[in-house]
Amino acid sequence: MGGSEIRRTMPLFPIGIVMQLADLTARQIRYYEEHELISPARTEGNRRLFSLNDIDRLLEIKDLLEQGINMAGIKKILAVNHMESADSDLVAKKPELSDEQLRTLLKKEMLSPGKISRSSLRAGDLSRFFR
Amino acid sequence: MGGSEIRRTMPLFPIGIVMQLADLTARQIRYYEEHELISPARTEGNRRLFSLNDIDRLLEIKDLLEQGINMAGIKKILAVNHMESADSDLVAKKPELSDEQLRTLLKKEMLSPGKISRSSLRAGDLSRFFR
DNA sequence: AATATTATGTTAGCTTTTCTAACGTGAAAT
DNA sequence: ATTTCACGTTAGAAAAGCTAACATAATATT
Repeated sequence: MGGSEIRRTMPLFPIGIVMQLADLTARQIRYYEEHELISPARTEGNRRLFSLNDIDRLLEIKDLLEQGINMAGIKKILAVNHMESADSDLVAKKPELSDEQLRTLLKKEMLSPGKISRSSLRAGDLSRFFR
Repeated sequence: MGGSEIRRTMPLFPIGIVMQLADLTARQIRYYEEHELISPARTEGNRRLFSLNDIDRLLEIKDLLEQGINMAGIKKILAVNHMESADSDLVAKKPELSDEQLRTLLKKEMLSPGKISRSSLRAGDLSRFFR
């Protein structure tokens, strides 16, 4: 739970979509969870909900597997990756915004439809899937 | 369908998530679809799948409704909005990437986990929900 | 070589989520 | 006084996801 890494952790995607985005079977995804390589959120009804971070991890896992590394190895590697990106905060720690605040912000910017302010946005790996 | 407006049109979100993101009931969302204010994609099994653009539109609809405008009015307004952002392409028309190409690209960048290249990314309204 | 482990596939039975269709409703317009 | 509008609510069906269990081809171990 560091810095501005907030929104990429928002649980949004059901497993069906994740299967497509990561090109993995449901079985594989659940297996990686069994081995604690990912920990997707759950709905009230116990359905998995994945965040962008989760999907990133799945892509990493997939890649590492293709390189012949096994669960144990991948777990170590991903742990290290986590370390690295954790407290190396040179980044300003922005205050966390509530959903409501976000929505009101959105509404304001939305009424001028065409010019979209490039404000305080940083983009990462998977965001590439959007836009 | 112009320019680089490609990925924002990717059908990703089930209605349950959209309800949360846009703070709307399922009934409302379906009602707006009945009135052709949105046209979300469908899965093989006929479940709605919303894109980021769809969610943007829903937020616009919500806002316009709160301003006392009715379906007919909103339809007109959204039509205009579409016009504006349509062929005013000063933006370079990048070649469309396939999912496979995207994934391979991702994999390559992913192996250096820390430095994320800020390459050719532009961000819009709802992307704010992520990151 | 025989056996065990890994990373999946497959199937079954069950629960959650979403779907359409229909009827109900308060506020506003006519 | 009635319609119309923008929803709420409910019912019944179907899709999508869940866990648990057994099956299996490769690979590793003994």
